[in-house]
Amino acid sequence: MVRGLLIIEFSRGWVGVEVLDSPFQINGRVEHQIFSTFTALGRYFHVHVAVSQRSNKISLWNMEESSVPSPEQKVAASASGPNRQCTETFGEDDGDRNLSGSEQTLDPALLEIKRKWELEQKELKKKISLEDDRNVEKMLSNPDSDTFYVGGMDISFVKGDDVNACAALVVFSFPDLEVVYEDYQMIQLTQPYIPGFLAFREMDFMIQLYNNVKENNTQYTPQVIMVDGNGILHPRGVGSACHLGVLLDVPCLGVAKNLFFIENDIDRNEEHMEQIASLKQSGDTFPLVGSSSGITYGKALKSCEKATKPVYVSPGHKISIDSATELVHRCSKYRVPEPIRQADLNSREYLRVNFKDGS
DNA sequence: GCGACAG
DNA sequence: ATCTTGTCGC
Repeated sequence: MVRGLLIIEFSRGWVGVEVLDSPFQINGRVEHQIFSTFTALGRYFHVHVAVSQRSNKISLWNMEESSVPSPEQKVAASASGPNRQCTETFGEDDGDRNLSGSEQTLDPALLEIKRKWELEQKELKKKISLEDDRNVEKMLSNPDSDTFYVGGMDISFVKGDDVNACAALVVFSFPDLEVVYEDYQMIQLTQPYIPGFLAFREMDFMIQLYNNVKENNTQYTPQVIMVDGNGILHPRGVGSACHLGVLLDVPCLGVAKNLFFIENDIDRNEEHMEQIASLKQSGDTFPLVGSSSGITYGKALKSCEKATKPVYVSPGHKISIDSATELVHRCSKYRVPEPIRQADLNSREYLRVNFKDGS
């Protein structure tokens, strides 16, 4: 029997609840499901929480007030109510619960890093080329006289673990779209995620993945790489696809599943929503033009018939906006183009199978 | 000042 | 980025 302490925040402070559990299965993993009732502020509350063994966290699935002091322990009692997904550490009291609500105080050391990184990006920007590499021209124009290779990269994370992750490279032949090469590496992250500086967190590992193919399976070295994120669609015009492209001197493009806001320039405003609504069929696009700068950053693309939300394509290096968009479209069986989609799915599976709280 | 902010 | 379940529709 496991006991734990559930901390629920009320406007007036914190309330602790002692809970008992019962094991159950989710996706093959043993988890714990907990029902409990407690009183606070003179009222009764029923809570339904889950415990993840791997991350050692509990998450609140559902909580409702009741006039009855005894809970009804129905399985799957959490339908579609306002599921507050707050999580807290489960188990021994480690003393330091950093629960201060808004502790996003700007760290001066962080500001220093940002300044340094901005300078690096400024230098990198000078080297970006938005013209098609010869191989890009060939692969998009040649019917199927030759086989080319497109690589997709992605990194998957372990929930509740800010260090361990899995970096993936999956290479597809083009235009027939068959997997010809894949590589998954457990990695340890050292840098934080800061919007606008994603490359500094992930790029070293992607460079390593590229070097691996090039050295060990040269024949499958991709002529173009697709990155999960943005190319020039970025506040300083230097998204992670630009970093990778310039550092490797290889054609690179970014595919983002969400629009990256650029202050006073790119916004998810009403006009944008109308433009999305105007995308009719697979292959339809509209340009992403900065409202104040006039810069064309890339294109929003309806990548397949079923996709309701577009994908945001922008060149990183050695490829034009139009070619990047066409290539993404021709690689899309679903909303996310196959190279990135496979890298995403497979790296997640890799973590699930090979990573058990260590090793 | 606050909120918004690729992965 | 990460977690879950249920439901709808082709």
